Amino acid sequence: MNRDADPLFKPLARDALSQRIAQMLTDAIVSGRLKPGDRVAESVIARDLGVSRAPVREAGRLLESAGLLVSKANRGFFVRTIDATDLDSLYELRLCIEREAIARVVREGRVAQIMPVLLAQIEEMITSASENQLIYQIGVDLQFHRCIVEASGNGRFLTVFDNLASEIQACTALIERVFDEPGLVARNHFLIIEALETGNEDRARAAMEYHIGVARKAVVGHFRSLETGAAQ
Amino acid sequence: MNRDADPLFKPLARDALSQRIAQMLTDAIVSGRLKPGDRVAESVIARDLGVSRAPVREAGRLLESAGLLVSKANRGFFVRTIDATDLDSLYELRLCIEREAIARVVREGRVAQIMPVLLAQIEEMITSASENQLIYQIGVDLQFHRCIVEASGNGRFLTVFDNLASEIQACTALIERVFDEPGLVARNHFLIIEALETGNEDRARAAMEYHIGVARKAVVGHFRSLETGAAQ
DNA sequence: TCAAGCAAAATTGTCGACAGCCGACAATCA
DNA sequence: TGATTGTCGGCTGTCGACAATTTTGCTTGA
Repeated sequence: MNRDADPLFKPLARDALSQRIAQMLTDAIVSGRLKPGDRVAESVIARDLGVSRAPVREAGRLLESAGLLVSKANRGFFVRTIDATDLDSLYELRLCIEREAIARVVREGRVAQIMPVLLAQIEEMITSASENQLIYQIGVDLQFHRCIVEASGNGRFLTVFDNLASEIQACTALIERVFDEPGLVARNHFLIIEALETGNEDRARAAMEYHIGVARKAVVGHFRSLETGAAQ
Repeated sequence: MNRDADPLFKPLARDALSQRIAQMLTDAIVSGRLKPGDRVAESVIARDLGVSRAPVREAGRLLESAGLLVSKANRGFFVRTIDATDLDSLYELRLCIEREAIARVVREGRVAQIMPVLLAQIEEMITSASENQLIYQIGVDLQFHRCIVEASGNGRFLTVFDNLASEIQACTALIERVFDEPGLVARNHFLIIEALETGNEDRARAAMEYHIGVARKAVVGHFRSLETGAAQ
């Protein structure tokens, strides 16, 4: 009779333990409490949390495949270090994905569908920028881009993007202040909105390329200066 | 040949367990001995191999992040099923990566450096095609493309490609014979060689786009016909 | 003082065990 | 007969334990 037309109860999340541990570690990394190169000993984490090492290990593997951790044989996990060159490669990959994604969004006529969400997120970015919540602002920024990638309809794009995003968030969280003028990032997103409104695939591509290019130059440049500055 | 030059005494005896199990499972999947949807119970594998479940579990997680397996909560691992739409997304992602990769190879003047290897691999493809070793031929094909991606100098491209490649290999291994004329694939690669020789970035991009497009149409088309044919 | 060597501590890789969860089948009821 | 409920076997999630390896810190000798 009345099938699951409206799921009264959502399936509750199981496997919560390793998932929750992974989320915890992710938060610690993207917020900068765990810094690149830091050791993440599964036995220590397990002791602290009062659980066995197995779920911690699972969480570590999860974050390893997400690119936040690396593991060395018999040495355990370490927060992934990333240099400017690698970061540049990351942004180049991101560009490839997002450029095609936004083109697909336009091509398949999904612009109107996501526009309200995009505008709301820009609003959120402006608010959090004025309140100086940099890490949160970066999160919203990435959510904005994720929306576009998701709407592209290519699930593989989304998978790669999600992996990218966590790494980029972790890196940018290390930077105190990239953009001197608060709210600049938020307003830069309007260029993408405008391009989307034209409904022109190539313009959308170009807008995304420009947009990501700006961030790429800023973030990678900052990292490169950090490296040469801290070079011993 | 005598391979004594290689480290006969394995420096990688540790943690090799989960690695070796992962390799074993990978082989089983890409060779088609394990088919999409098949259950991969860690306890069964562990019993068969005479090891505990822990390393099997690790291997499963590894292959999960590589996209060859999926895991369901409390049910364990299953060989990933893939439909034509998803496969098409996969090829679109592959296109994005390889198009930029080959452009970078040209731009950074690495053509001469990899040309001998590429030619040798085409030779190998022709040989194995005539001997009807389809699975091996697909492997060499992917190696050819991997060379280009590796030479691009963008490590992130390579990571994504490696994940892609195992999935594509697993899918194509399911197809008895995509290309009716043996050796056609091999000769198609000469188009890429020619484009590389011109040293023109855009021509290289176009060649790769065409090349992947051909495979994409053939493989995805084949899958789609399988689906509609086997629709229940 | 410092380097080398060695032993203790810490940490990972692997194992077997146990409880809870899932799907399948049998039993019950309308 | 058809649908719901109880039961069972198998499997996963998690745990504590042990062996192998790495790291640490101390001792020793020059």
